[in-house]
Amino acid sequence: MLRAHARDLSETMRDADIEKPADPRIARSRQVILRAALEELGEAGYGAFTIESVAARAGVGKSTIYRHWPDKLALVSDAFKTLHEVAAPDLVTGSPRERLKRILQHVAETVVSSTFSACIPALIDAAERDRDLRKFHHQFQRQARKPLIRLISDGVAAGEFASVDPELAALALLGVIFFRRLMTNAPFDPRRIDDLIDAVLPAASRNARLLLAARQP
Amino acid sequence: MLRAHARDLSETMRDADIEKPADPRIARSRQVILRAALEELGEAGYGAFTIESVAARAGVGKSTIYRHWPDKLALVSDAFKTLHEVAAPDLVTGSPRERLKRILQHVAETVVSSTFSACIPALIDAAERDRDLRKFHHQFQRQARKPLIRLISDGVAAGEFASVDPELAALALLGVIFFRRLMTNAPFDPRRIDDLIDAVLPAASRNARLLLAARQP
DNA sequence: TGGATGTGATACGTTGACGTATCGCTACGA
DNA sequence: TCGTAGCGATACGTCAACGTATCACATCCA
Repeated sequence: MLRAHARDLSETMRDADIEKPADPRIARSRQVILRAALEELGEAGYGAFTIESVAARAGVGKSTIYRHWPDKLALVSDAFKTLHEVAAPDLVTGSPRERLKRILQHVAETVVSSTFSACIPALIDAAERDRDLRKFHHQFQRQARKPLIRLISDGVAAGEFASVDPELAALALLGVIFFRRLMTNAPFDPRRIDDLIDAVLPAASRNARLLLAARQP
Repeated sequence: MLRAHARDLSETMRDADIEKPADPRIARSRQVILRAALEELGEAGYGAFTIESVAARAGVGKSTIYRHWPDKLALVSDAFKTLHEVAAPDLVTGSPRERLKRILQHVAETVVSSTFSACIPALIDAAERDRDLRKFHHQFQRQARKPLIRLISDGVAAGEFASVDPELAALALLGVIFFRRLMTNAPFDPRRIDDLIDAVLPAASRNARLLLAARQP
């Protein structure tokens, strides 16, 4: 028998430590269903999402889905959570500017393709309708912005960027990428990240260069 | 009898010039239905939008809606179109910076409240699913950005803003406002427009001031 | 190998929304 | 004032998806 539904956290907690070696069929089902669910969310959106389409796409009986999730919302919720398990780029090596470029390039590339991109509108819509999903969405976004804000702070402190409000700058950088994806017919080209950084975070050295130039008669 | 459905443009074209004085009940019905439709789109979203809810909210018979629009999509489409008929702020008086501030403040205020704001997620979602709506959405966004881009160009040419790609700057300014609305739990505060402009479009005079300061020994 | 258990298929009752049709009622304007 | 035409209410058939139940079969692991 199955242990419990994904949402019954409090019930599963108690025997979580008694880790029985689980039937591999369970993990396999969950994985293939979650994957199909994300693809459906990307194509159909949150509103038109149906359990039956997911079952068909996953090549799985409808009953199997209901065995693992109590209802539609639980599945959608879980699917969005797995969506966010993405690999982060290297944030240690190089100057703040180099690290910033790497992180933004990663974001831009994620947004031009992949399941993630297709799900953005669905996630926004879902967050607007369901209280829990909204909380999760905003919370996650907040966490995702943190390293970026930190990076900008470091860059400003190190004198590499002109002085700005790091949070505002982070919003502007991400805003451009997402705004283009959602409001225009062409997403932001990852190869133009340098231009983006230059526009929003002009190098402090630019002023320095001007100062220098001004000293020459 | 009603002339024709909203979508049958080609059919209505021919007798459009024979302008009969229309029954005022028609205009009244259309108006109250479109208004209710927008409210529904804001609350329920594109996916969960139903004709019956609109009828109930508008205090109108379901049949009346079908008398004016052939189906759901036509109504949604028309509703989004009326959504965009908003008053533009004064774009003539004052310096580029002042005009820019006025336009962005208008955008930010529109986004913090009003039916428009509630419909953004629905519109994004709808644009993702329906080809015609997507075309309309992108086309409209493009038009809406034009005056902003023009304004920035003028400001740069006049030496009021530091040299930037006007299109990129416009994306950054609008991006911040929309990104905050869609990805965080608090929209952008219209009172912080000055900070926003300073961050994305630093005044050329700042460099000028630095240059000036550098000339002093 | 054999019992336990997850699985796919399928059928089922229920609900909610679509879009159509009908029918008196009422507001319009000639 | 009178016929026309839009209006609301309501009932209808259809369909798609929900979530449940059942059952033979396949897979696991003891």
